[in-house]
Amino acid sequence: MKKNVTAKDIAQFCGVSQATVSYVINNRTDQKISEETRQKILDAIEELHYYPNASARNMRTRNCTSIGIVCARDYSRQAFLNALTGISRFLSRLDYTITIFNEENLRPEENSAPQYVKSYYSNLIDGLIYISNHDHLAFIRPAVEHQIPYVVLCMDGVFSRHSPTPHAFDRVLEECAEFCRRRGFCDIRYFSIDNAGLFVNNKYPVFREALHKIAPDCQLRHIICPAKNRELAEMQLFLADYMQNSQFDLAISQNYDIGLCLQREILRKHFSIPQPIRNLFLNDVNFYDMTYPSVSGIAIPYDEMGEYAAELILAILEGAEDSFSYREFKCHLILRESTL
Amino acid sequence: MKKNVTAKDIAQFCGVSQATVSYVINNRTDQKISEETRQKILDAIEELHYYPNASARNMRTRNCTSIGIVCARDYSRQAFLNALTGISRFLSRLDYTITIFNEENLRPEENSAPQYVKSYYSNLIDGLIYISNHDHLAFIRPAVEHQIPYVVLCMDGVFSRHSPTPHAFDRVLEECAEFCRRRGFCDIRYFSIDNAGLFVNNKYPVFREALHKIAPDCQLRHIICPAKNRELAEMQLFLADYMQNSQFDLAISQNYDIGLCLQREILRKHFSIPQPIRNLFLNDVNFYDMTYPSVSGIAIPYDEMGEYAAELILAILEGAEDSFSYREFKCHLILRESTL
DNA sequence: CTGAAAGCGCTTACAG
DNA sequence: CTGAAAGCGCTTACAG
Repeated sequence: MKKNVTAKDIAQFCGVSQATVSYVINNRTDQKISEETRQKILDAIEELHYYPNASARNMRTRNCTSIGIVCARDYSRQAFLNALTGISRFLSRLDYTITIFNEENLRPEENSAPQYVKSYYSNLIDGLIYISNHDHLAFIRPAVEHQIPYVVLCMDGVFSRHSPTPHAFDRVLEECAEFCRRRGFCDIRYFSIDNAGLFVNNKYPVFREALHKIAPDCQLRHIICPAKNRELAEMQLFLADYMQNSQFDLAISQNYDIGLCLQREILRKHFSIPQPIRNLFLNDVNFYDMTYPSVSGIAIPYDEMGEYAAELILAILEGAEDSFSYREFKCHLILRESTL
Repeated sequence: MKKNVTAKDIAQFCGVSQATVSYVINNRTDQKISEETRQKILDAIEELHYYPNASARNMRTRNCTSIGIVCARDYSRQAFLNALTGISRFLSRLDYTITIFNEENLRPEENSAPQYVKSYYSNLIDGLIYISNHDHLAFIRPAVEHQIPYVVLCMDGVFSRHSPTPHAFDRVLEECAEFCRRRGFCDIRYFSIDNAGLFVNNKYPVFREALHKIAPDCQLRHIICPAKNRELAEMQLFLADYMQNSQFDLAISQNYDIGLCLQREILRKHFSIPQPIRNLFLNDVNFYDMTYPSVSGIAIPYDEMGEYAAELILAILEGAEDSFSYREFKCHLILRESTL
């Protein structure tokens, strides 16, 4: 059993009231406490190893001091971890706790609300950070319906219900289109995964538009690779078959798994740098610069986005979003050996 | 402001006492409640959207219904995520919450206890799951000192204070040694990262012993690659230099970053499959089978380990470890193109 | 079977 | 400047 030193103990020990102890703990400037009393209480806290009971405090203040994180099922684990790092850095400074919700645990048979809705009503979390992938609206619907404060983090940046829509990734797609123009890539194939009808993270329409504007002579084709549950074997089979008789300038994909499968087929046919078919991953993955050939990709500041998302959700919770200054993020195209 | 339906509201609505509501909510079998009353209460809960306040309950029962996860700084992100998946699957079924502690947030200047210790005393977490790397003892010291219930998850499996020490990874290292013997690899180099004095996840001694026993004729050398903060450039420089004039049979490494850098140097010199120098990563990483050449490695059941770790910590918290049946895990050597 | 009441450990008006 | 007291929303002996 844990020992249980309470504020009452501290008060008795110091010969003051519990209220005074509470004021000191919370650094209340609206209450005047003599420096002597303050120090005495602080010393007692130290000496008796007093830690305020969070449940009691939360109950009284009707806070939870915890933010929920819910990550889209198909989101890149990389993105999740990087965002988590930033979120955690910000929140732990303020003694906020992070509660992880695993969407995989959703039992779809039951058409019930996700677990985090229940957690919100049970006063376990004050608000949500969604790490979202493509269909943001469908993803955040439970929060909207139940009026749960939320913030969304995605490849384009971070947004709330009132903030402007971010476009960091859309911007970098223009940079990619410009790159194609400059390099004279005329025949481009864009590979997407069709996970049983779900097009994970599909930026094809945005890219097509950018390319059409910036390099109108470029030919672009959308190749859809079936891969139920992201099954590697299925992807490999499809790509091996497709690549057998295909020749083009540049392969583009959005996920490291299909990107690596493509890379495999390209190199297997004829290993060389520059590659016979160039390859560009539209994502940020940690091993891009370590493989051989190293792979061109996008740098996405997920870590900073996470920190900012945490800051924003807290502002919303404090009702201070009005005076919050929104921030845009920047993604960068990073060229490596796969597009030499 | 959130709406606040309380047990009292339900009681009034149904014309029963709060106690009865509480009994129904908690499925107390030691209290006899008429089926009629029970149903009436359940309906009211549904209708009024009542969710019990977790803080109030936790305060009363002196529980937290939350488990803290603390992950070693240098641990593979892969391992962390896979373990997290399993942990989350188990805990969310029991309405336990997961609280993530980020060791990076530790400010080492302050020689104070880690944040999770404070969280434990503040009744935010009931216990800890450590995801540990190499020096388990140093890592878990705060839990031992402060008598916080804990469980450790590592490459070898899962263990508690009272459980036997697991050896899943040690076992698979013997499998690797046996593989070396069978293939007649006589000149093996084992590459470790020296991160400013910290040897991340170093299994060299165990492997050496296994090799000595199983393939005594094999020559093994330990190559230590300096890489402060896992700086890629530093690693690359060292390896490029080292590999220039080196010839041997098999490269072994434990981390995907140094493993890929090695792979790079090997292939850069002469790309071929079979590789002029074989390469084996002693770890489990998601893209092993997607690169070209695909990379031989170890399958580690982190997901299952996580589920089991969650089960074990709950047993410990309930004081039921005595009757808990400990489980061993198995790792597997997976051979791919890099060792053809 | 059910209800009145105490108490978990805080914070916060309010009175002095 | 400080203290007595109410109350946050539960659970749990205890009495009936």
